[in-house]
Amino acid sequence: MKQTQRTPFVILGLLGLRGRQSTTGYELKKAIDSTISQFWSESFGQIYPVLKQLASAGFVRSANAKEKGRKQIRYTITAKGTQHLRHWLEKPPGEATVRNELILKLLFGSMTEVQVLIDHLVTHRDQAKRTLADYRQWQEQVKAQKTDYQPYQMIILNAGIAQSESFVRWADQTLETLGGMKEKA
Amino acid sequence: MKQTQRTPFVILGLLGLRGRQSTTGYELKKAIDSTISQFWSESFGQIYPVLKQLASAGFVRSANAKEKGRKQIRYTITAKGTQHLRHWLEKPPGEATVRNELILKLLFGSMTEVQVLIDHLVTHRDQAKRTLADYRQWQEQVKAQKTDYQPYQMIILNAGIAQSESFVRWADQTLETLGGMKEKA
DNA sequence: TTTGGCATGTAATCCGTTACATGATTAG
DNA sequence: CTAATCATGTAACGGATTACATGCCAAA
Repeated sequence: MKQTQRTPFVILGLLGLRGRQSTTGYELKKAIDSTISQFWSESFGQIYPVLKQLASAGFVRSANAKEKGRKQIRYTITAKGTQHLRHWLEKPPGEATVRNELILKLLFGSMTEVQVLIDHLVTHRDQAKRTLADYRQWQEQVKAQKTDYQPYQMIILNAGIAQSESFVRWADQTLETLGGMKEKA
Repeated sequence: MKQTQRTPFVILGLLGLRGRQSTTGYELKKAIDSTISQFWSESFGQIYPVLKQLASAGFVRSANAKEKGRKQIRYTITAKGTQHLRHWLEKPPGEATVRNELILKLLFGSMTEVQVLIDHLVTHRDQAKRTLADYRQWQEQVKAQKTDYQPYQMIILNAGIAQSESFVRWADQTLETLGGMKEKA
């Protein structure tokens, strides 16, 4: 059996969290990029067609709206869609798949100059620091909020923070090691 | 511009580390699965065709061999291949892409039972503990080893360990939270 | 006025897995 | 004898990104 498509469930899940509040494809993309980009990503080329599929399958309901002439299609999840989502949530999640170029380039580090590796690492460490700061700020906001999904938002926020922190720590330590190696050479 | 294919570089990199020592496609797959599975993965359906491409492009040299009748094709990297690899290593690595189903299911946790989430989490935490143990064992071996790529192997080992550790810690903490939520419900 | 954000969409192409096929060797 | 491991390979399919196209609105 082929691996079941996961994009529909990301969309259903996000719409589920929104409840009756309708959402556009554009907003879904923004939500994914700004909240779970560290763990998932989707492109427009994926979102819009899947949204149509979900609508024709009866998992979501679409409504044409417009905000000051700007046309938009707003979606809400249906009862059928909620059922579909719930069933998926119960299935054991597969192992995460990762594609980390930075790690590859470090592993092959003996075949380039140390300074090159340092540059790569610094860029990624600084990026991680920035997202970490964003997460912490966001965490303060979520703490105050009272919804049924608040605890789960905190859980994934904690995951993002823990991962970023451990990455930054490892990067700093590795930069020291690389600095030492540059001197000796 | 389309995203440049990365599989060729993973292969060139691994062959580069091996130096003059030739390697089979099967061995490459094993190496990826056992050492960097946390950060990268490749399938046979990707490896074998790419190996042929690399050979016809002159980046690797192939030699038919046989180990006690068992036929095999052993590859080594060429000078041209090393150049090609070096050029790639210097280019800034893109952001890592991740697909983590577990995180998704936790984020949508308010739409299923808490016990379901606990089961998912326990499975993944236990898996992480096992890989962590493997890493630590492997680390002891690498520490003793003396090659030019040893420091880089240590670096990615440290990355793997740091990430696994932080995941396990977060998972344990999250399991406590979920346990508390189950009681209240 | 031009940049950037909002908003939707499609076509091409590639990346990658899965499933299948084949066969030898070795350990239990 | 049989299951597991070594070993290579292809076809089909689906997952996903990229590039492109279009157009409105608001702010600088």
